[in-house]
Amino acid sequence: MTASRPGPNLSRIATSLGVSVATVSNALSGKGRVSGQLVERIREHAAELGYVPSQAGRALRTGRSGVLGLVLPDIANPLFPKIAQAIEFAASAAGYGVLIADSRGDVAAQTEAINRLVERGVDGMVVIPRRATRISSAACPVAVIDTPSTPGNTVAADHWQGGHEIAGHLAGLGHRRILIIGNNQESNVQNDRAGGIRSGMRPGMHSETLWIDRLEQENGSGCPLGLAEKVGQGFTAFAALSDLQALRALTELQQAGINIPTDVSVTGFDDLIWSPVVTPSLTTVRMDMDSIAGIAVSALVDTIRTSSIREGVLVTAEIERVAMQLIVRQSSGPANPAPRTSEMENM
Amino acid sequence: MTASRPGPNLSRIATSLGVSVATVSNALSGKGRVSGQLVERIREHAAELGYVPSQAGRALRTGRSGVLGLVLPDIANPLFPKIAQAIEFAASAAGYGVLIADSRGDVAAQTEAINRLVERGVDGMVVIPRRATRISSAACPVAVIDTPSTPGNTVAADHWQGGHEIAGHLAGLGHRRILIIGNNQESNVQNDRAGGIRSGMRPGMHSETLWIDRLEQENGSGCPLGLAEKVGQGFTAFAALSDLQALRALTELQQAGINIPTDVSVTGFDDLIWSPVVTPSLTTVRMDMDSIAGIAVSALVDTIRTSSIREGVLVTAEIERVAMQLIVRQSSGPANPAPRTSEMENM
DNA sequence: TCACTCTGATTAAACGATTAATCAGAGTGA
DNA sequence: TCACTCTGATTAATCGTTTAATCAGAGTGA
Repeated sequence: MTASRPGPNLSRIATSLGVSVATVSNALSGKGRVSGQLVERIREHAAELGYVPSQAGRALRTGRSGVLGLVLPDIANPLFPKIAQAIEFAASAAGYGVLIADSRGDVAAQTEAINRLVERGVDGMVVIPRRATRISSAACPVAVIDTPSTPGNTVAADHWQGGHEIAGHLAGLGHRRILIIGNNQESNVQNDRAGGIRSGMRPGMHSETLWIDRLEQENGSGCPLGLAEKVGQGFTAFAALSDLQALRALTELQQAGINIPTDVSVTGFDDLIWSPVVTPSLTTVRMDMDSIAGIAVSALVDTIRTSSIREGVLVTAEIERVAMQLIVRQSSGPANPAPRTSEMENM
Repeated sequence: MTASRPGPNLSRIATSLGVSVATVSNALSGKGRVSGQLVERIREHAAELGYVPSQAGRALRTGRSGVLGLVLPDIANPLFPKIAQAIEFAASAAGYGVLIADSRGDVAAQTEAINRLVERGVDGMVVIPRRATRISSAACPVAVIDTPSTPGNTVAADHWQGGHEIAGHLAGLGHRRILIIGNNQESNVQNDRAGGIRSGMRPGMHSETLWIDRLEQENGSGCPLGLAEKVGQGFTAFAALSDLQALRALTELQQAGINIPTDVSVTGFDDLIWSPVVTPSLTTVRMDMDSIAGIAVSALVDTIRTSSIREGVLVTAEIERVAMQLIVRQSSGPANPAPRTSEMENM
């Protein structure tokens, strides 16, 4: 019944060359003392046979699986494709595989997902939390990608600076009244972005913040945001804390007959898939997910390599904030000097 | 140097209870012959110690890793979150982990990604190809999620029927001239959807198909689609083959001052994250990704269990098409009896 | 009583890689 | 010549689980 793998193993190479298994292992890993010529011969023959080391055998002996876990508690996060790609790329460059564990939003399910990963023997994990969650329970090194201002964060985009960029851009276009639109008041990321925007405003500028989660608690999910009314109140710029909210604002304004960017400007965050293709295309701020993933994974891998025994540590990296990049497109333009009067102004 | 895992293993349980390792193994797996009371005692003690079987040990012995691979060649596919969630959920319900391998679109990189998965010892993989790709090379069972009309497909949403639903919906609203908007003429999925729409039209109805990939090849990426002109030509419904294209159409039309759904209707496919929150919310067709993933994974797992030796087979399932569900929202409405004359009509 | 079956357990051999310990032999210096 | 080192290899144990083979003992029927 023992279903042996199809490929050759160390002992096959060894007997085939008339040497011992240990020598083959040493030759391939370059660790023990093997003569140069023999190393050459063994490597050649291994390549010829298409030898692939058994992860299972190696894992059993070394106690390392060569696999990292990726946990995304944030259900259906639209950044997921980019994140997963970046992490997988960085991990596979470091010789690791990536095991995913999506926990469908639930906090209990999240710990359960983390446990599943640990049971599968991951050597470490990358966690991207919505809110700062207790990760310390995990029995392996953990790298957290959240926001630089959150304690326990390993590396993240500098959301605060991203907000600064947006504010500077809008200020430069002459905007004075900015409506910040977020959808989750608990989110560290969104609060940092909003704080960055506020701190980047110049004297004389004014901002208000609209939290969609609050609004929807009162008026139901998918309710209108009442942005036309805000235009009537003199807001000329709508700075959403994510492209999803930017899109929501953009379409609601357009539907109300307000032109973008002629009448008002709309900006977002994250440069999500639709940002370049909507009309007008979205001015937004992009995070360098490749750099972030690279830093997180290499810090994680370093910790794994140095920590002799599997333990639950929060990984730290030398660089813990990565600058965001402003992408100016068509949804932002000069502030309309004479903001038009909305028919809803009397409300 | 041998970093032993922290948790207890079979032999610890065995010595602690004064029985043999084999008995413990048999008791926990329920396989050999162990007396009821002893099974009870062993299970109890194992639970008490928090015993977790070592995947590495098991994998080495059985030749099965308990891990499935998930391959998504389609770069940054916005369906990725749903797909990954559904697959991971189905897999973990069947006791499997999910290793991801995104190949960043490149075909060569895709085979390389598949090889990485095989080298990591996955027992099988789920592949979601953009175009039908040669998967037969893989050295393990493969389940393909593409479209029912594609040879080699294991299970997929019935994109043709989805198109039918859209056509029926629009016909019922009185639309007679439909513009189908796709972005990839090579895609099996999009061709099925378009075919379904056409076949679902009633006598007297007319359709044209706009392929964005072609248009962009001539006019550059992100170019306008010229939809206002199409409105002038009497088209009252724009049926996009994906919500991303629907969004592009929706915003372009809104920007041109055309009201949706009063003037024209717009529909999409896939019920992506933004569909419910844009204004007007998108009428679309949803695929039951949970069912599809469940069928794919269980077919895959069945094949893995029955095939004694690891081989490269294309998995087949009993149900190979899953109905799509029409979601009527606000972007579709009665056809405007007197289509307004666009200022671009003279073009 | 003997041969036989059945039950409930144990023994021991894998799976494939890593690695500490060992060893044969050559070279070296006193 | 003897003791010692160094090189290049081998031996053998180990990681934790599964499972075929074995075994002791009890029960059974002739």
